[in-house]
Amino acid sequence: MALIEENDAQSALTQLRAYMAQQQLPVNSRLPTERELCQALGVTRTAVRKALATLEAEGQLWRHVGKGTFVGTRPIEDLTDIATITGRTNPVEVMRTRELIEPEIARLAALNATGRDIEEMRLCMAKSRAADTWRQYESWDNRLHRVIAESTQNKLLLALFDTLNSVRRAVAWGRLRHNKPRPDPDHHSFAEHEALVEAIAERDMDRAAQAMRRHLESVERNLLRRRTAGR
Amino acid sequence: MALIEENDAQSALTQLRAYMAQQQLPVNSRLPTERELCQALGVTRTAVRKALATLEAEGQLWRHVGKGTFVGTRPIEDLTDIATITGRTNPVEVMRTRELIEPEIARLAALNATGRDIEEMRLCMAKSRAADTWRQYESWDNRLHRVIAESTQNKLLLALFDTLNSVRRAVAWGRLRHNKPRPDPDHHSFAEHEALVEAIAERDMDRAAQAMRRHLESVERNLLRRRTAGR
DNA sequence: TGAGCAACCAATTTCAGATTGGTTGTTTTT
DNA sequence: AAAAACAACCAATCTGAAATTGGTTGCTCA
Repeated sequence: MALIEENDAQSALTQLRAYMAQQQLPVNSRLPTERELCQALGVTRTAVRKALATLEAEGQLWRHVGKGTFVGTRPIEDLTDIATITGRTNPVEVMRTRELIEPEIARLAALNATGRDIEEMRLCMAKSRAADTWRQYESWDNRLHRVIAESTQNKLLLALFDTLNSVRRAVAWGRLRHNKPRPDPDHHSFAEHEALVEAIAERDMDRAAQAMRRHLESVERNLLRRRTAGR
Repeated sequence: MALIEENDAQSALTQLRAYMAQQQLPVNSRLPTERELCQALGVTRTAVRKALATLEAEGQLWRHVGKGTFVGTRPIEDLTDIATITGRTNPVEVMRTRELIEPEIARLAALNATGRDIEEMRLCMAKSRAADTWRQYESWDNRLHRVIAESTQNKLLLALFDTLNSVRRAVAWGRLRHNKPRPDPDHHSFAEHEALVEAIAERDMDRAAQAMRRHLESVERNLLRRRTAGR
């Protein structure tokens, strides 16, 4: 009598459908555990799992080891807070991502930067040249890069830049030693910053992007050299 | 003999300064606990705390209950959460930012995507073509874009993409009506997706970036048309 | 062959206890 | 009387073991 008799898996599936339909279960609410469902429905765990698998394939629920079974669609993994990101990335990814995004920011900055923005970029350059310590230099360097991001006039892009920057600060490069107490007057960054800001001031988008790319590549080489050379 | 004798707090401060200077302590590294410093420096905890308070005021370290004392400046508060960003941006910025970042993601994907990644992209395309409703189509479209971001193998970049995506979903475009119940078989996105994934599969970075750019521009035109035409 | 079953696995949660910077009140020292 | 020393306590946080949960494997039985 195949028409009447159902196997346990079918039975469990039917009961579960009824359960989810009748109860008006809120989205994201947790279902009983598989082991509890076994007893409640009076079927084996294998049957319950088969039924749950069907419902999951239909997108009615999602499951996760250690968490449980939940109504609705699986939430997208939220990797968007700084701490989480920091825990999953590494310095190389940070550098690659900067090289990917900041040139495009520079390109847009060349299009949108105001005269005042460009003035502030030049101020940052002057201050970084006059820095007495590496810490001061880095502070003005950071500020310059942020002003460029601000000058895109795009708040969302700026927010992404800030996220990237926070991650960069949080990811430990370890202790990078400087062999001099302060940047040399001919430190590579000075000329590169100069070329970058000049390109932005002249509204040359391609050149601005390229200048930023070269600058970041130069920064990266410097970091690697300092690490591999043991100082 | 005030010139020679120092009180304990001064002594502790001096010793701590020397400790931090000599050891080349990496930024974000943790100092011994206050109670340990008491013993190490042979002074009372009150003195240690007074010295630490001075150093903290100077910005050389920061402290937090239950965590400890750390070298460097206190990590900045995370203003990069979705809600904050959403409140400060608008749909145009979202679109501009997508056009800025996603082509570069596609470019990197062409370099790093695995065979399995590309298989999944093609699955997304097939599913989106077979979609019965706009909601299903959009779900598979989203999935496709995310798989491309995943295929860069860069967790940080993926996180930025997710942030951008969350903001996009949160920023209201208003109710966009579709004049048909489901995407046409010749909906513009299908061919564009095809070209994009094809470029990635062929490892053609420039073409992948360009395909993504064209696709997003096409999407934008479509959105604008639907809005200005009142449907 | 397929379902039932038990044991096991790995991811996650949970919870108690330890740790840590911060605070308060009393005692000791100067 | 003022300041430092000291102890006890607090709340936030970390730590680690135990329990929980979905997923997997291998064996048994019909």
